[in-house]
Amino acid sequence: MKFLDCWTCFVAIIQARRSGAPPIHGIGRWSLPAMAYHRPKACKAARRGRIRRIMGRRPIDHETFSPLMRDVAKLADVATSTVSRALANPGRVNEKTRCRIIAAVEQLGYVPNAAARNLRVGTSDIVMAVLSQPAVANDASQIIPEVLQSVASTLADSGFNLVIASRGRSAATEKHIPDLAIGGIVRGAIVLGSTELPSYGRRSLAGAGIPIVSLLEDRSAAGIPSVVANDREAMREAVLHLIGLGHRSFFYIAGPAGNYHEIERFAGLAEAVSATGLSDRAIIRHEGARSFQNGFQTGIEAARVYLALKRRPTAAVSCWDDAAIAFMGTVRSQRVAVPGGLSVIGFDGAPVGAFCQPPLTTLQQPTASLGAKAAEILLALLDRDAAEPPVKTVLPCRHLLRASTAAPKGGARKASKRP
Amino acid sequence: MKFLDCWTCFVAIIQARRSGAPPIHGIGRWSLPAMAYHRPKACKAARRGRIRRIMGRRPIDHETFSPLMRDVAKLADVATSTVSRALANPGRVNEKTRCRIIAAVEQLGYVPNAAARNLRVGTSDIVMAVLSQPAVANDASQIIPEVLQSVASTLADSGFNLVIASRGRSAATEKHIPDLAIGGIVRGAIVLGSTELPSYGRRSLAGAGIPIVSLLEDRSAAGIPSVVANDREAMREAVLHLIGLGHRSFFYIAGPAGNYHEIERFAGLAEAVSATGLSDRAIIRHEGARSFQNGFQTGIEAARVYLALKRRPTAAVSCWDDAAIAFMGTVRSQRVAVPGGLSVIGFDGAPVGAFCQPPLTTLQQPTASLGAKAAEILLALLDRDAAEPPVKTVLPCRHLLRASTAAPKGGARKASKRP
DNA sequence: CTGTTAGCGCCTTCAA
DNA sequence: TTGAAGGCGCTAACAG
Repeated sequence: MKFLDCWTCFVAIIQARRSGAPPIHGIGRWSLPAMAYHRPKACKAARRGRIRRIMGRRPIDHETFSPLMRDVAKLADVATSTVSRALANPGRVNEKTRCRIIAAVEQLGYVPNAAARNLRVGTSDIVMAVLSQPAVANDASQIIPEVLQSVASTLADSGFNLVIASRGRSAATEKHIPDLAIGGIVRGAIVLGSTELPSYGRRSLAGAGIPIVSLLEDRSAAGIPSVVANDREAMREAVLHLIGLGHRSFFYIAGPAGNYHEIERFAGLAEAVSATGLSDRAIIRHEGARSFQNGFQTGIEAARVYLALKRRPTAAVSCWDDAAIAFMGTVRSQRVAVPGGLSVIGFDGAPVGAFCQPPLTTLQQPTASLGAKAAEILLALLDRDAAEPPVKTVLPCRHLLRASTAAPKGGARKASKRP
Repeated sequence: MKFLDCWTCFVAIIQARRSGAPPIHGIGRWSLPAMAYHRPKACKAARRGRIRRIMGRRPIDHETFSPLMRDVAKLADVATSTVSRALANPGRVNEKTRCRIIAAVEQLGYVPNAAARNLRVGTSDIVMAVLSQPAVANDASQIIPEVLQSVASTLADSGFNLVIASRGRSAATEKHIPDLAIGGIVRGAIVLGSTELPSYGRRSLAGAGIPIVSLLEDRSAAGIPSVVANDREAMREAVLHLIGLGHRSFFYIAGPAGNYHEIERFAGLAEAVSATGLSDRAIIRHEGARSFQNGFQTGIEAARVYLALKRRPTAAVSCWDDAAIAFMGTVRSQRVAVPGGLSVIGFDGAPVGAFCQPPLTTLQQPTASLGAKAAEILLALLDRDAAEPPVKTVLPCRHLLRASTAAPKGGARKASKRP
């Protein structure tokens, strides 16, 4: 018999009551392992005479019926509090009792009701990831999903779950985010990429009193622990390498104005240029990107601008790979030799870069470690026993030196060679 | 004054008690809008003499202190149930009362405690997305993040949240997934891509009694509503188009063996070939991919195999874009003209395809609609009033006809031209 | 239309 | 070491 219909349940409940068994908890006459008794909820409803209601409900499916802690307690012949203890602090329960309880848990397939637990202890084990507007697809585009994946895995290993809060199309969605935090659903938050912290009216994420970690963007100045890649240093080193090869003029394809990565990466370029004693005018800046998405479009436009230049720089530095790839493709189709006439370098480490013609030199973001580190820091913030985590963690990008960069044809002027 | 320290609170609590105010709820003498009373939790603790405990706790921060429904009720001078009703069924409350309540809610910045609500009503508004092993990065690689994004947005518009359950590295993570479902945390699940439904011991996702929607893979045979792209038809049409151009032999770059998309897409190719009366031998199948990840590697290997063929097919059909791109790049570097000597077609619609040399003809998956549709169906399943959703929803891919396909140079034999 | 009341399932304190 | 009891914040049935 797979289903116990509700009428059977009700009859049994009534019988149990007539025979003087305690009416609410533990009907007492039922075979517990068969889960052949209804929940007290229904008992009570029945007692109140709302019989039709119960009968009208779906029959109880043995497959999906989930036992309660008191079922376990009854089967193991202990009190619920003992079961609770056995599961939470196994050390404080008699070994033999504990074994009985564990056996009962296994037999019934008991899983604690998380909602009740959350209510009781006042916290949850859910962590929120806040993504910026066109979310997964925007911002540092390719890498967001990988980072997210890494965050989710790390959290899962510690028993936490990750909910994705995309910043919404509508104000309602926007309101959602602080509400999640304030409503006690969420225990901590990881904010990805360049967004203002969500707020709605007088509720704000920052004011929700939950730990926040910033990922990919440095918010350590605001006191928010941040995990970032070393965008600036990586770019500086890469450009210094180009300068070492003999390049003296640069075409920079800028990302969306005001974006954190754009600012940092350009700063890296500028620092390298000025550190070598070159004038600012060694850099020609191409603006126009509105987002990191559609980088290919930006790359094509940049190529058009580049091709129209009277004195073309010998190196193109792109804020992100997509633009670099499209740029490179376009200028090559106009008979610009890469890397002979023009070196190109991107940023992000998109896998496709290795399969361009020529393979694209780029700076690979440490996606997995970024995500894992941010998750670890959040976990540390949630664990009151853990040490205070660092307010700023910088992880290095990897310089993937490929065939799109070389010494300029015109002649590598003598310059201190850099490794 | 920004902080109210706990001592102040405690004193006030005691005073309130001495003056005969009800000791538990609603201290009564406090200025509510100032939130200058502690929660009953603390009152009780104080009453029980655990004074030191309270004092030892963090002071109450006005910024993060969240008021309860009874605070709102008190401020609006109604009962909590009325507040509850006003927020849930506004129609069943007097207009004037409702306004007072709303005002109080605004004034206090009240946000309902979701954990308590979940416990009480027995459900939550969280939906789970189950991803296959290397999750976001694997499977139909590029498109998973976009699909997920679309799912999340659609759910958010209906007030649902999305938690990401990556299938774990460890058994513990695996166990996690059914537990989430059974533990009442999750109200429904969307399973993405090709995975077995998670299970652990006698707990399984399928047996958790929550609605499940399958996305990207057709599980309608198992009674699970599925949302899929028309992989097979799209591929068939595309190949028929190639045949219409005059191609008679095909090199197929297969995806991971046994994968749903691989099977469907190859079937589409085979159907088109046999429908035109060509022999099976018109297809040369290149196997070897272990996952969709590292498609570039697969493409390169496939190219090597292709180049070694004595009689080279005039068209290459790839199961996914990455492999097609790497394949095309490699054969071109060996002086194979594309599309002159060889037409290449991919699958997925990766944006980078438009910027290859030559731009790659491909079949674009309707990522946004796939995600949105799956979310809608899940929402319908969760809404008992909604109509039974279709068990299988097929969304069409878009044929992006670009420069990598053309009539074979050898001569387009007469064939019924297809549009 | 509104107030009273009784739990949702679990954890935790207190007493035995 | 164990059991009994009470309440976390909210909702919904029921009675005015």
